[in-house]
Amino acid sequence: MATISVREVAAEAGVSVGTVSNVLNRPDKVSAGTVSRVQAAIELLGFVRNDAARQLRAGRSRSIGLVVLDVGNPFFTDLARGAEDRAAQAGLTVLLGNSDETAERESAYLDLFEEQRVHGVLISPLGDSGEQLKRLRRRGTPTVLVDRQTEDRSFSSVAVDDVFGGHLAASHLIETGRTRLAFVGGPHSIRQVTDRLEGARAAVAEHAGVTLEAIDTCSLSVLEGRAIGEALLARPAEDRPDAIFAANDLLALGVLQALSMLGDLRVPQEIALIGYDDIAFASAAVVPLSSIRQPSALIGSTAVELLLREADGGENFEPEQIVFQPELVVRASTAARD
Amino acid sequence: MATISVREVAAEAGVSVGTVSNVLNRPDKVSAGTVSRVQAAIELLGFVRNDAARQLRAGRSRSIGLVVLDVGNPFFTDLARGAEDRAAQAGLTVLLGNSDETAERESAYLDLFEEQRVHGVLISPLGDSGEQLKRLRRRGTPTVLVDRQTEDRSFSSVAVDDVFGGHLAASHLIETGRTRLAFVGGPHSIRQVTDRLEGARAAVAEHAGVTLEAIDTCSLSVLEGRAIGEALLARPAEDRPDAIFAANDLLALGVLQALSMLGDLRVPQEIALIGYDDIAFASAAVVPLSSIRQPSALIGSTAVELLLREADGGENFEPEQIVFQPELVVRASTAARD
DNA sequence: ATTCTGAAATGAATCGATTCAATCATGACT
DNA sequence: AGTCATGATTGAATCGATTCATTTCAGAAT
Repeated sequence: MATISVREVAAEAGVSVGTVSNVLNRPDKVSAGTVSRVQAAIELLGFVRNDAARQLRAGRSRSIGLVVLDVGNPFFTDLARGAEDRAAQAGLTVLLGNSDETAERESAYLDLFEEQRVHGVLISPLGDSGEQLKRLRRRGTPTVLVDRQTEDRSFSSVAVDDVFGGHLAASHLIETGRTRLAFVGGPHSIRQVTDRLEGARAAVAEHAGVTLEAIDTCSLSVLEGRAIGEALLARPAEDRPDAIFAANDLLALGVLQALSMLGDLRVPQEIALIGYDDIAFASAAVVPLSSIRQPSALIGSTAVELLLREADGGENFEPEQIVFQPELVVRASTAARD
Repeated sequence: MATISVREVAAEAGVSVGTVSNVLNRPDKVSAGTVSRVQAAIELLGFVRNDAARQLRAGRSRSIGLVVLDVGNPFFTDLARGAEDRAAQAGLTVLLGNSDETAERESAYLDLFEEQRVHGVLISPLGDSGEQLKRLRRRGTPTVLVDRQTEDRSFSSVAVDDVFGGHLAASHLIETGRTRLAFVGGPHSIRQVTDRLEGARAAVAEHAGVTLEAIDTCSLSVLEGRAIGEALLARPAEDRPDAIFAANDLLALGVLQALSMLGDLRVPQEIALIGYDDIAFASAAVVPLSSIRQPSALIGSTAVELLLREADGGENFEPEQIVFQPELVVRASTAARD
């Protein structure tokens, strides 16, 4: 199977390789007759552009890399979709990388994207991956942080105020009469987790007689949530919290599964439950789940927007930090006790 | 920002470009001293391999393309994860493309992957995208169909017996005493949908007095399911089915949302409901959802396995069709009426 | 008839990593 | 001392699309 390059096409059409390239990229610069002759040759030979060669010449690829914490989390697939749509408008493709909340995989994807000379990187970083990210952009790859506020003003970022979101969630639980709150989430290397916890702590501090227990998890998955739920059931009733704020909806749904299937700890009567992200499945849960909604698709598209701005900006580019406000969505899982 | 290539590294380390390449790819062929000198130079200059140049020389990229019907569907993200894991073992990356159940996007991704000279393509095709796929593989890109049985023996494929799955679901509904079934799903251009419907029809035909109504949808999403649920609520009670088999869990959860939130049609008392895929959220639903389970991650990893076999196979390669059997998972949503 | 203009087409040079035949160096062995 | 084998290193050629300075040519203007 001989591989067909512009050279073969040029020979077949009786023109030079430069002309073939022009037909491909600026057909208006080529006379109509030539265009159709070249196109016929392309059709006949089944020529397919070699993207590697294009990229090599161009210096940059036509895709942008997106590293998320968990592709299994609908919040991130929604975000990715928003990014994809915006990128498509600019003729770019999104490569989706899943760090799975581990530093090694995150780092591996960044290396991969840098080798691919991507147009830019969007990343929801684990911890303070600061050093690697700084190096990446210093070497010329535009980088935007998503779903993450940053003290480092040199990066553009699109985030949601997680401290505020945490405050919102905890305040809501307190207002519905709960006093012994528990925050379920982890690992603490994930900034979103610590921010949400911080917000919750602040809300608790504002009310006398309200306590907050922090229950650590090693990941933010349904499975992990189920384990926590089982652990709660195993406790003597008087040691149990009367409200749970889970760091995301997957955890919350896991906890809910455990409570409703294995035990008889009723939600919201005996224990209230609120999640975070407001994924599509939250409202269809055993007990429809209260949650903190984030504009996921908008975060993704805005991040691409900032990335393009940085890529085009040149010298006089100013990083921007955009922060959206989260929103409380109340459903049955945090209904007042009666 | 001068770009650093092997040439600069070679100059800095005082060796030839060939040696730098050897350090990168076969360090055992190079003396220890040279290796460390070159590595020091790489470190110092911040050299990053240009993947486009590698690929151009190699002729093939080191990633495989995966086109799925819907990234928002956990079934496909699970499948993708299985594929990723297996691919990683072989040193390959998976590029995830989302056809969103539209022929244009599917076709665009296939073109893109071909231009990228991917190692191979895994695709969950919409309809009989036959022509384009045949051309793709004829030109040398190994292609494996996933989640899809095919009459065309020239392709390798990994599938689950959807006809059997449909039969399983409908039989179960009938066995629990339901007689007026409805199948919710669409569009019919998606083969999985028609196969599941066919299986259900067969099961119904085996029992006298049982009817099956087909309710078409334009996509397989939660939103669409909710719309169908609302339409059902609007019907007079005597026109309603007493059991619903939804073509996938997203649809089923949508129907469930509508029924439980907007109306008072109780599941499973007045209407039974079963989905397909058994995604993680199914068991956490308002009414835990019965479903047909498919080994999603296994499908993904097996598909990569076949792909690699085809890529290495050369002339004497024989396509393989692997078919897994789905499994019925019974939960509350199809409990017997009492 | 001559010059000029603009459009169209040309093709060598380029991007950067890899490959492989050729060269070089070292030490072992006769 | 001379021959050989082994291992290390070299560097020109290659992959394929794009670019751009240059050439070609038809027609307009003088």
